[in-house]
Amino acid sequence: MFSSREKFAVVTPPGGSMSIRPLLERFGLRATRQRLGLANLLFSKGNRHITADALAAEAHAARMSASLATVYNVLHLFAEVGLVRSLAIEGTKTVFDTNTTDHCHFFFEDSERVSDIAVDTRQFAGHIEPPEGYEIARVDVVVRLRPKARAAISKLDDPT
Amino acid sequence: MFSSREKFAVVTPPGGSMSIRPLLERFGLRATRQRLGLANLLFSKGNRHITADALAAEAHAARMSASLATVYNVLHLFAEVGLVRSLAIEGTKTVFDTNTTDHCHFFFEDSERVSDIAVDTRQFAGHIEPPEGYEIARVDVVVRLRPKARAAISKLDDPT
DNA sequence: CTGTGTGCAAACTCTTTGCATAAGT
DNA sequence: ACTTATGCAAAGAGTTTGCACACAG
Repeated sequence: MFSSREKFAVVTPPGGSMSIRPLLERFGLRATRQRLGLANLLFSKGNRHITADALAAEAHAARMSASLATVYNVLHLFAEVGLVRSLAIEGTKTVFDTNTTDHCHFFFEDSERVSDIAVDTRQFAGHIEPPEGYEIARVDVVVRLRPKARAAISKLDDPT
Repeated sequence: MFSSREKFAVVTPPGGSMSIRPLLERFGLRATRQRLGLANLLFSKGNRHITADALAAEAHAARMSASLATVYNVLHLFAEVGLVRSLAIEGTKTVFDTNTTDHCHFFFEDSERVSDIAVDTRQFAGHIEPPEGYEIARVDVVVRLRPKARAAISKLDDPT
């Protein structure tokens, strides 16, 4: 399931699709079946933006046993140690992002999908001074997209 | 309840604490007691960032009858017509912002409070090209703030 | 009057929790 | 073995919905 092209032999958490097991161990996490499986789903397809229930569904489809509670558990754990990042984009569901670097997001209002933008958010942070006693933990930038004039959309332009 | 000086033909949505009734009517909304009361709470204290239940609590404290369902109803209605704007900042509760212009937000991670930043988000949007077929509906920028590392806090030592 | 808004409580969705069982080192 | 994770189902939080009554125009 994972290729072994380690072009970035870095300390970079995900992104590179190295073997999952040592990754977990390096983050001080026990390599359980569920964690390995979920981490594999999360990190072997490039950057992903996924909700807990979608990941649970994927796991189930791949015949992994991982209850929804465990999926939440694992995602929060991963978020805590810095393997993923949780986004609060649209009220209800929490989206987990496997890209933990500072970056912006597109949010497609029609499909409710999320995708990365290759722009470092720190270039924005530079313009802003935090109030006294505080420092900037991070900057979340969400560019919300609407379909352009819905006059002539006859072709499928489905951005995944 | 309050004077009916409808001489102010304002185009400015909120901000000033003008008479509320004509404002509602200009947005095509019936001026019911609850809407007037809630609009008054929302718009007569400058820009606000408030959740539905907090607004319901305020209304209750002010002895207005407005059930939680109605508060949600009214807030969504206001959001639809552009009187307020809903923010998805921290997963759970939806925050409604009376400032409908493009602007950024500070989010204080310790107190979970939200405040405006006087920086136009369009200066960010300019850097970004929307994908084909889409246009930028708006840009949400949230600068998350952490209390600065206590370098010289004498007594309180927080065991990590 | 007539139609729209409101209040109540129940339903719904997403997420968290407690505890017995299973799995990892 | 000893500790930590997992699964299940029930609880919890926030929001929504449906219907009878009340109010605005």
